[in-house]
Amino acid sequence: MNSRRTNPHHAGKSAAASPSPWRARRRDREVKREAVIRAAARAFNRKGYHNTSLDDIAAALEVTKPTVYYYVTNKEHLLFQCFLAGIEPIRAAFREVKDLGAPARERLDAVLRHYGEAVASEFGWCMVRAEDQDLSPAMSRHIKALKSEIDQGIRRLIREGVQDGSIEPCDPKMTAFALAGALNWIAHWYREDQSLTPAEIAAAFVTIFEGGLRPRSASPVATRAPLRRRVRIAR
Amino acid sequence: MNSRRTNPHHAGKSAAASPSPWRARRRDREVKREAVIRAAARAFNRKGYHNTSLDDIAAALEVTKPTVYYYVTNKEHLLFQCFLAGIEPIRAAFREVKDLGAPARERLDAVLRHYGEAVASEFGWCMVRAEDQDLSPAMSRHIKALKSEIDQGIRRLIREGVQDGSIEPCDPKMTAFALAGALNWIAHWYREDQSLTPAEIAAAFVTIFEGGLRPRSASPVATRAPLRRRVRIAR
DNA sequence: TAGAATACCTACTCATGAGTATGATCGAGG
DNA sequence: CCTCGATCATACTCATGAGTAGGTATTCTA
Repeated sequence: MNSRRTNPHHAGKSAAASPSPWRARRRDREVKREAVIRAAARAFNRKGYHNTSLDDIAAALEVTKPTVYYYVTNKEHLLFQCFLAGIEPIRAAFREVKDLGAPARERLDAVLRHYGEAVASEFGWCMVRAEDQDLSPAMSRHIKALKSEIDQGIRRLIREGVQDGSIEPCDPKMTAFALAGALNWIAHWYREDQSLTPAEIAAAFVTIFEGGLRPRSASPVATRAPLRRRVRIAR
Repeated sequence: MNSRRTNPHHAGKSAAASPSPWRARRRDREVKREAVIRAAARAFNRKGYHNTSLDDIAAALEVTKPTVYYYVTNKEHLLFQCFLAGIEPIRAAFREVKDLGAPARERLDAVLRHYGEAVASEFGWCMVRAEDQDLSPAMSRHIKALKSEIDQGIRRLIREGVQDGSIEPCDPKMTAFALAGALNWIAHWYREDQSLTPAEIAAAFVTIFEGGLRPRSASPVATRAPLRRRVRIAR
């Protein structure tokens, strides 16, 4: 409708330089592609991967199945794209925190906060549950590698924190598993219980991780420990 | 072959008193039934619910599919039985701890330890992952109720602990989610990483929950807060 | 306006897997 | 021996869902 006819007449016949309408097309296509992925994420989130057919996803977009296949190669790739969309913010959090100078515990807290928000996000379920079993070996390896990268990042921050004294000495592997597990599990209940925002949840969890269950000595009332001699040795 | 013919001639014709061979049969049947459930749990654990066919389970038992159906009504019930087998030890833990007199934190620790071991058990995966989405509404409600019972039990122990001073004041709901989430997640990685026994894992987790990440005041070096010290060397 | 992409649909194929109808086998009891 | 019930197998049905073949409308280019 608009005056797009006035484009350069022979803007480059070779495939190399694409004329501007093509750009627009491409953008459109990319927008739609993302819409497909988001619709898939929502459906997977609600009904699970195996209980979601591509017909379902197509119906949610008010198109038909072949149209969906026009934008993605197959169901597995769809899940993979959702996974990537979910995990990317976490990777970004690590980059953001990398050269921040703060004690490792504070950097870890920041990462965990982003982690929690990512898990509570639209793609959280897909990220957390994209699993070995449902995927082809190649894709499974790929996903495992990305997950492992996150895991190793957390462990490293824990180790650094123990070294710089900002984190209580502990087993980095088990601690990383505990933290990630608690956060991952958000994906399971957040659908049904949205009484808090993702940011609030993440903040609450970090507070819990930091303080632990045993009362801090700062608390006056609680110090009156129940018989048991206080476990001063902690270390 | 053996002299069983000498049984009481007319040991009771009425349906009420069943003759002894029947008892034996029944026991056999129950044993086999449990074998089916265990085989299913193992298969679900390895390949996931949806990627496991009843033919697979039958093959693992070296029988055929109709034989499996002879012992269980359908796939969904099979998952449900696995779920029950997984969750029962946790319910038992609550009962065991109920009238124990100890401070709530210690009772909570005991429950969490059993919880962790249950999740790392043969049926852990089924218990943790038996979900809404894969099940009929009726069964979904049933499972949700049982899960909720556990959740409420944990919250109650937390509340009691906050009251009796054995637990740092906190939001019971979020804290329960964090604890249960961390433990539930064990089911996801324990298959691949069995470097520790379930008991060791549970113990490690409880230690982490108790202490928290922030160093305890007992530790002398750490009390000094965010003076960023040796962070620089990280690389 | 021809021609060529682009974007989308109708109508299939085909494999898989849950669940079943029916019959064979085998041990126990009469 | 003969029957009866318990146990298990062969050989199906049937629904679902992933993925495709081939066609149509629409839009841009020349």
